Amino acid sequence: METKGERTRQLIIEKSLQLFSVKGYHSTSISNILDATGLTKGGLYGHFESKEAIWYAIYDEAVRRWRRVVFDGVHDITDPLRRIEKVIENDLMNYLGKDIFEGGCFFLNALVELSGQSLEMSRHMLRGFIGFSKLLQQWLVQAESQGQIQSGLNHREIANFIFISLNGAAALYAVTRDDSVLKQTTSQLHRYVRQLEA
Amino acid sequence: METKGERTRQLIIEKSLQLFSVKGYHSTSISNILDATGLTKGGLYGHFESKEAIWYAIYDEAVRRWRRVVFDGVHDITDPLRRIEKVIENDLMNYLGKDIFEGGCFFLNALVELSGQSLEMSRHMLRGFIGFSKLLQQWLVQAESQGQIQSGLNHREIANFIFISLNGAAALYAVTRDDSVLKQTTSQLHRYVRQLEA
DNA sequence: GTAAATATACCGAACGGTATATTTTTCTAG
DNA sequence: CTAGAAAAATATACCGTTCGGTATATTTAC
Repeated sequence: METKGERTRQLIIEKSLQLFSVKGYHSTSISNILDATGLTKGGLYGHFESKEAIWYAIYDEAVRRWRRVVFDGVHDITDPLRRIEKVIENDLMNYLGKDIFEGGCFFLNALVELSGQSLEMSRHMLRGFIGFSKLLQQWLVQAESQGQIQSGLNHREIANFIFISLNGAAALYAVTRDDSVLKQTTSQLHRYVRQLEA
Repeated sequence: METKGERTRQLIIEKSLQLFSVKGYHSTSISNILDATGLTKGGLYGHFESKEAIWYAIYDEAVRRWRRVVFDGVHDITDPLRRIEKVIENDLMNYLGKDIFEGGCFFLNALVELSGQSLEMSRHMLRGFIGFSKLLQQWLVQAESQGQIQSGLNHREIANFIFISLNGAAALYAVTRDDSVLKQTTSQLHRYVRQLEA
């Protein structure tokens, strides 16, 4: 059975994730978290030893949620190029567009804020990004070996470019809150992917 | 002749621009600015009424510097499509790559940090972004009327996509500090632009 | 000499974090 | 099924530091 402490820990993660998403890491105070959870300092520091520890727990949870949305229905698709297109669409329309995190993309926000501040935290995120890019690269290799795309393409470059565009869209969407940004980017990235075909 | 006060004001802008670029708005304290400039509070608040006022002054200065780099050599180019390519290259290789601002792209950093915080400040930046996108759109219209690109293309969508990719590259470059990110994005965006041609 | 520029000292509030007290759960023994 | 001890969870009070900002005194430039 789920113990009381575990439930509280989840509550802290849940509320902090919202706060960090909207306000960012530094501008979210421990007091904000206490207000949101209804806890006091004792209750919070019993579960996490520091604000940074909360962030790392939140990061893991955010990754889990992102994965759930972005890879939804992807494993059923055998065609590697269609997989890529599905991931793009999921990320833009179902992850960003459905406001999984209130303040836009948790990862982009955290990356930009922390890249000039905490080497450790930004490297932690970078590892995740590289992993995603590598997955896209694998699918591109597969697509090439099936003669689906032109041969001799730079897969790393293409994967990074897709990743970059997704993040750029997240930045612009965060400030505009305009769905057409997501639709346009989906459309343009599909155009880009199609143009890789043999 | 330049008065002492004006020189100090410039010094404040210069040093604050560096600090805001690297640490962001909220994490840069007035004390940081005082240390960097060698001033005391009296000296600083004599020139700016608040931290926010400093930011707005800095934003203007940042725009000036960005323009100087990004539009360098552009007005000599008559071909609209080549103009776009030149701007892309300038932004990636000469603006981002030359570390005009220490912490990466001042605008992206500020946008992401402030989009969840200050509606006023983020709208201020958004206006600038839209202006840039509109300029690209103009050149696309021109390119179309010259029969240089396919007709019937969505110019706003294309301009936004280029803008988005430039910002995404800024985000990834900020954390990786890897020049190849810039080179790859340049290469991929050129590929993208070329594919618009008639 | 006078005005602009800068320094000093201070404000209340908020920051992250800790040590300790108190309350709830949880588990065990009868 | 329950009493009660042990342990887990949470509350309270406090720490030193820093925050942005202001009022006033002093210095420097013109």
